Amino acid sequence: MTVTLKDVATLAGVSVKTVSNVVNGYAFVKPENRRRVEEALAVTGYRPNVGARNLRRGRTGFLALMVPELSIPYFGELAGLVITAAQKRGWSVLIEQTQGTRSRERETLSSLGPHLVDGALVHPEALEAADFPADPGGIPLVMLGEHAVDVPIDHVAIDNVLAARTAVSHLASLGRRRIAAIGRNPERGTSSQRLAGYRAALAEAGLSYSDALVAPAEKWHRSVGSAAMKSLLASDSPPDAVFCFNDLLAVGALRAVAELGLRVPEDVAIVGFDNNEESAFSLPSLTTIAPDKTALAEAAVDLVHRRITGDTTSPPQDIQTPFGLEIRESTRGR
Amino acid sequence: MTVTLKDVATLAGVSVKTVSNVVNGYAFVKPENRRRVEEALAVTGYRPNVGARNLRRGRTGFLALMVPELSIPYFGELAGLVITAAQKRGWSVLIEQTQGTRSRERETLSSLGPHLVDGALVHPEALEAADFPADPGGIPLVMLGEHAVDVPIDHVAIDNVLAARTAVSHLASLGRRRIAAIGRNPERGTSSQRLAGYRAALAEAGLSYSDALVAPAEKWHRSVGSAAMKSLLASDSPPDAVFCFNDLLAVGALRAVAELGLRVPEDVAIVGFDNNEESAFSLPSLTTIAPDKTALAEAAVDLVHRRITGDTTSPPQDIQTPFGLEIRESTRGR
DNA sequence: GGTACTTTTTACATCGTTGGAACAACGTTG
DNA sequence: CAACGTTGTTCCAACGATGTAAAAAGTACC
Repeated sequence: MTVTLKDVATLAGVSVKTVSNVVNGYAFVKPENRRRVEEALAVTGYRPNVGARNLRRGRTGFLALMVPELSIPYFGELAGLVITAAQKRGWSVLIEQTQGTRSRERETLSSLGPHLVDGALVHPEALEAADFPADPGGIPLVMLGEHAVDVPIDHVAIDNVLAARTAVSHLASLGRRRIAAIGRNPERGTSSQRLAGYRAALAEAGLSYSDALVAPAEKWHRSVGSAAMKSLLASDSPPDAVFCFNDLLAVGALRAVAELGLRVPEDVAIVGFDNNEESAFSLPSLTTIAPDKTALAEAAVDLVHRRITGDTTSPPQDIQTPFGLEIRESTRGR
Repeated sequence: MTVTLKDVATLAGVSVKTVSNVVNGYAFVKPENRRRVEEALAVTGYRPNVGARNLRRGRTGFLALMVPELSIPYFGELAGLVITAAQKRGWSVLIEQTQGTRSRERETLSSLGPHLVDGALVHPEALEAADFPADPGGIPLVMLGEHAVDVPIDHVAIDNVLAARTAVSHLASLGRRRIAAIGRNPERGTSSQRLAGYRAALAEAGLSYSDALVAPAEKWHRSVGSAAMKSLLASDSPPDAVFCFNDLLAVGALRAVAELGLRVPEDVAIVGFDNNEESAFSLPSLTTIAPDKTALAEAAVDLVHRRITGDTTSPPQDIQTPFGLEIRESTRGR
């Protein structure tokens, strides 16, 4: 059924190795033989057995990508870009979902054998320093997004503190004085970074911080954003602006405001984070922090590529990719 | 560096095969030896080399999933469910993106060697009958979503014609008389099926079909939906309802209506298709056809599993998974 | 103690590929 | 024409695992 090098060799009347040499572009093959081998290759429709090749070469040709859930737009978009970037360098991408739980993350991390994949890009959500094995399965690991803790591992992300500060400063510059935040979650590194940026911006604008204006969010989903917004608006002195830690929360918040009969941005201005594709089409469209996801994916794949192809000595990199503030109707109005 | 069976065997003082037997749960191993092997396994932290094992077993442990783009919510959600379903059966999933172009789809299809993956789930967009190799790389193939043409290949999808008819009947039942459609695209099988359902529902409701009410859409993206809606509303006798062939088009349409100062559903009722998570949170929320994506993913993985594990004789299956109509504000109002 | 049987372990070949060394063929050179 | 370097090819071992078959050890019975 399946064609192997041996079959091709028999047909072409040469040794297996010669065929292998032709397949791998080895220079010194007699033109006559090369021709015959190529013909035999074409006739049989030979395809290398990737597993066997990699067994021999000690490579797998696969890259793992660990994310919480593909159904979350940010991760769907990011995964798509990672796959594209990896493909350019000859890798196929294997996706593992963790649902953002620490146990699944730890499990996934420890299951990444060097035989399964050549390297891994991981986007942890709940992982802690102790969860990182000293030697993560013997393969290069690159972390995406925020790290909760200090681990000497390659890392690519935007400057979350600065990005959050930028978002909140924007709200302050519009004259908003009661700026709330939605998304506090002590178990997520990203949350504390964005919270830090939020506080920094408040301080900068001469506004005082109040716990009452910071709504927690276990999951950063739309429904949670909606509920959080409602409870903020139900307070005695409701906010006149909200910084949501991601776009899903913001979309939920938009909806909550509308359901209560208030207007965005007149009554409440809203800023999100991630620039999901849907955010440009919500009503009103959403002002948001726009990370350069392509740059992020490229940088991460590039880094893991460098590590895999030899660079094991240089110290862990910490790469920051650019972001922008996309100003739309939810703060600017129509 | 890497621990192999041999290392474990040396440490435990038994043969390689005995270790292999323990690892694979072979019954006849002396308790004493089993204990020592297990200890050695634990000490060394042995992990099987998947590549080598599969080389020997003739399996790869991978399943391919071919989709247009992960950044499209429907495919992100679907991919997530497929990965989960595959994982239950011990497979890892490899994702290939085609951008929905015929050339990339064909290329992907032909690159799926039996060594790379055990089977593949493909969601073609533009592929035609001729593109399907008689023997698709020697591995089981299951098609997801609509086939443009008749190919004797396993297939899992919802009844698109019926679903579209359901959506449009709903609009007609609300008393709408000028029901438009957005998404015509002769190169996509899905489009013609949904169009057929649309026409069937019109006929059933005693409404006449008019080409002027059917807007084409090359890509089924939000921006296209918005543009299409605007041009429909600019006509002499604008529609009072629109059936969009997917939720992205519908979200774009929602926005267009709002930008023109009209109201949904009072002036124009809108129905989408796919039930993307975002559709429950748009303003107004979107009435849409809700395919049971979990059932779809499960059925597809199950089918490819059956094919891989022996069932090669039974004729190509054509499985229909259930769907519902999710009625929300875009047709019902607040 | 020998035979027959079962349980347990081992040696060996094998999956499809590639690296390295050995070997063969060739034209050049002294 | 012998010695030599270059080019092209083949043979063999190896990657890490498992299936097969045969060997070894153990048990039961006569």
